[in-house]
Amino acid sequence: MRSWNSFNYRSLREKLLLIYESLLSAYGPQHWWPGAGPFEMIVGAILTQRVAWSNVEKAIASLKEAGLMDPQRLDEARLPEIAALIRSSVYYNTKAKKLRAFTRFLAERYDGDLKQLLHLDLPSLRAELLSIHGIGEETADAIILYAAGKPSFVVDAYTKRILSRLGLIEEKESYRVVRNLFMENLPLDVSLYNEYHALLVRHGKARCRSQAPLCLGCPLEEPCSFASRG
DNA sequence: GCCCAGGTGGGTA
DNA sequence: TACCCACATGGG
Repeated sequence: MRSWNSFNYRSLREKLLLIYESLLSAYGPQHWWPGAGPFEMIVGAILTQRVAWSNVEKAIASLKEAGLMDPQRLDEARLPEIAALIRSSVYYNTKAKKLRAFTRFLAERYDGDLKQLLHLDLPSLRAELLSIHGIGEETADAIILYAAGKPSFVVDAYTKRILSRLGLIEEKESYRVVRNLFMENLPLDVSLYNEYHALLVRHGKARCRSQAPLCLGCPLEEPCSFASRG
């Protein structure tokens, strides 16, 4: 295990690896999206936008129960029906349209064949996903990483908050810059990106809520690692 | 009753 | 580019 000693003098790569190792040591593997197929992961990635995962679980269960966890069936379902099923995911009307936008895109451009889409090379897949209404950078990268199994780092609000408190980025740094920070300093490794993102969310939920300065001094002012404290 | 959770798109200046 | 707003449930 690397040490937090002289954190400021370490290379970016060492800093990022140290943060990762500390999080993994504190929380253990997060096992995100175990057992879910690619389509369910994509649905989950859209439904979880700006919402706690607990809200999404019910929505996914409802879609499954209604037999709609399938690109073609979901594409044929009526929007009000979809909205009613995903009600717990908060912005249900908006998200029903987003799900429909994805299934329409898949039907029209890939004949409904999800495998074909996910087999595109990473830059092409990312560009395709970003062209779909309702899929922004974070959702696109989550789909690429968790559904397609390709190394695209997922940046979210927690990632920015934690990195800015560690002094690695400005608080309002752009998505692109933060993503590049990880991808240019860490190996292009799907398992690493998968776990790293999940751990940042785990840590963010536990300790970086709103403006609470819980992480501010954590690794920089005391050798506490990321383990729970007070 | 209040706050906020794994964003995105559209509008305005 | 940079900001503001709508979206609109459920758990603590």
